Amino acid sequence: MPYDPDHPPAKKFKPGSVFFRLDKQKPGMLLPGKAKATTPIDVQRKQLPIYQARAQLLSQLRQLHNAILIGETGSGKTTQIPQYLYEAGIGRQGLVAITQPRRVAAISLAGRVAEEKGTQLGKLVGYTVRFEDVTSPETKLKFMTDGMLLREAIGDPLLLRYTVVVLDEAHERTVHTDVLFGVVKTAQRRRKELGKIPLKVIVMSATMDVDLFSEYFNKSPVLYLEGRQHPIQIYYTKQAQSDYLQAALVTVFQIHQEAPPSHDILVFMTGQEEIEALARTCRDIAKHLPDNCGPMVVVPLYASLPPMQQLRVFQAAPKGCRKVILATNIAETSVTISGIKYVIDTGMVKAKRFNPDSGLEVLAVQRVSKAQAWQRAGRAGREDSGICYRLYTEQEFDHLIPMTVPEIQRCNLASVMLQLMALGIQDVMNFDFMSKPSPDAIRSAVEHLELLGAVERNNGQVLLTALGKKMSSFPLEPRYAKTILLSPNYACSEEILSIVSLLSVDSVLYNPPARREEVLAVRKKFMSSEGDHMTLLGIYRAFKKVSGNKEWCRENFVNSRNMGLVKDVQSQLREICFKLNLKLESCGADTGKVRQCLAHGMFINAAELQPDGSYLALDTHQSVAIHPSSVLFQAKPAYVVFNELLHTSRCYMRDLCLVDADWLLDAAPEYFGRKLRPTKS
DNA sequence: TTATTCCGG
Repeated sequence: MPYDPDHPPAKKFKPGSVFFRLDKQKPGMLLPGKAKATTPIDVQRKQLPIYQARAQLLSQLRQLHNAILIGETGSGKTTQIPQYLYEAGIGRQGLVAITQPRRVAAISLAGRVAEEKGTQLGKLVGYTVRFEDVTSPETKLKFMTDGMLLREAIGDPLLLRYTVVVLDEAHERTVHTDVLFGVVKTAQRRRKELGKIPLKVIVMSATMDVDLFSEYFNKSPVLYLEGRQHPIQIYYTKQAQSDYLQAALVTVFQIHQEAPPSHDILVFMTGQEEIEALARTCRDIAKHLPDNCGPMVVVPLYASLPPMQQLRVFQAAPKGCRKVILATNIAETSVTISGIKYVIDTGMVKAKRFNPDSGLEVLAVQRVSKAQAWQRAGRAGREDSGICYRLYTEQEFDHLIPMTVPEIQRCNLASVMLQLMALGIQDVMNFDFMSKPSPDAIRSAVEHLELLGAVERNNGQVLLTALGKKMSSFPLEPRYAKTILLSPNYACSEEILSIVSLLSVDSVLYNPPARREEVLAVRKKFMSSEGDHMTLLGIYRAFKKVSGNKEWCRENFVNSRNMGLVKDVQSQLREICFKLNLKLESCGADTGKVRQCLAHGMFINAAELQPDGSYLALDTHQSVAIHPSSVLFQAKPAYVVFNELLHTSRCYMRDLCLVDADWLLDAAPEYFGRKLRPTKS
């Protein structure tokens, strides 16, 4: 194993954080070798590791109905397999779908493959993601998000347009991929029973979970692909660290003192606040370093950062200056930065868990899984050998869980269950998941849908109602879909469409912590005493009035990209409303109508002010508090509905709307029964 | 007394 003796950064480490060297490698840690731009494309394709296996792969894939394909990034599997299939005439009677967990991946892969085939994107090779369909009747190779294929399945559960479905990045185990596993398996079986053209399913993954995948898909064969790899040196701390932030700080400057300045550092941390704080400390210290130390540029990276600032991670630091990137797990998969030589892994991540009993989502810092730790390490040296410092001991590493718990076991299942029923799955309670969610989680999701009127029970069977069928046609959380469907009754569908769109994208409000006072001052003019929904609606209207002026957005701390998305979502929802013959109208100044509609649609998320000034969630009888980001934070309304409950430092309601107790009672008289106090109005 | 990991339709 090559080891560069020129900079052994572990040696001079401060007491308490001494690393030792370890020659342990992730089995098959592979990295892409960039082909030279001048090399003709067909030559480039033949240089990929997978090319050696082409003939063998094709003879296998021709026969098999299911295959698990294991190979790391750089093997070329995602771009080549679809082309090999096409070139060999496999599945020519229909389309080949290749799914990706992320939009950008689907789009850029389609672009790359179209280029390799020398065709215009959207002809032979196309892609489909939300808001964008770049395909035509000629399209045979279709890249798409997994969520998009799932949407299509609602209209065509047997996926009859497709002869091959390739589920890529399966190891990420997104909810959508996990549901698709069951959908394609069912489609495969049903097509066989009905004598239709068979459906081939190819699951592609980066190591891990191999047995689970194979077992699930009828003991399907596993094909291994070699890739290119650069060695990554792993260091562990000698002793457990009580303060991973302090350890990260020390490690950054340890490397900074010893490594050539062109070697960039990527630090994995848990969240915005932590990142901004460490960034400040690093910059302060960097100012007072001895002369033999070069300068340092510190770049934060997290999802809520405005796009312009996110781009800074791709800019090379000036010559002689080191780039240090402080990132959340966004840098594990979504953002790939070249030139990283060092990774520092705090071993921690912020993640959401869901408690079906309380209906509570808990957002908490926790340890990463082994798979995640390897993923982070792999970000060092994508072009060359790299080094990864783990701020924990090897013993601690050994005790990490092997795999991140699949999202399907950590989330609210209401929309998943609704989708399964819309797909015509008979027995949703016993759906064939690869990793089953807890029966409690499934039961609580079905109960939620029952309260919304989306499903009803008949002889122990759970059936989709006509309302539920309509709800499933919206790409929304069931309660939002329900609220839209109720809105014509309150003559405020235009307002509700805007509000639901605003709530279903990432926050349109930009809150840089450093400019807190300014933000508060600017927000004041939009604050509505009726709550956050009406406040957001007001901001959206103001945004439209200035036609999305960027300058206006900056002055008002509004995230213009997310605002743009709101418009896209709204027009998509509007189209669905047209198809459902829903009356679209505005209630004008009568905003009470909007709140009444929200109360009706969101009655499950209601809370009541208690005599001691705290709030009680009426559904679960949890004690909850108003989130400080709410415009109602200082107010004490008697009744509110809220969008979500999130447990961070306390159990907070986020995005609140002031409502009357009567409205809640009207919405669900039997549900509330005596839950409510005598009304005041 | 006061705070939002990350995707996706």
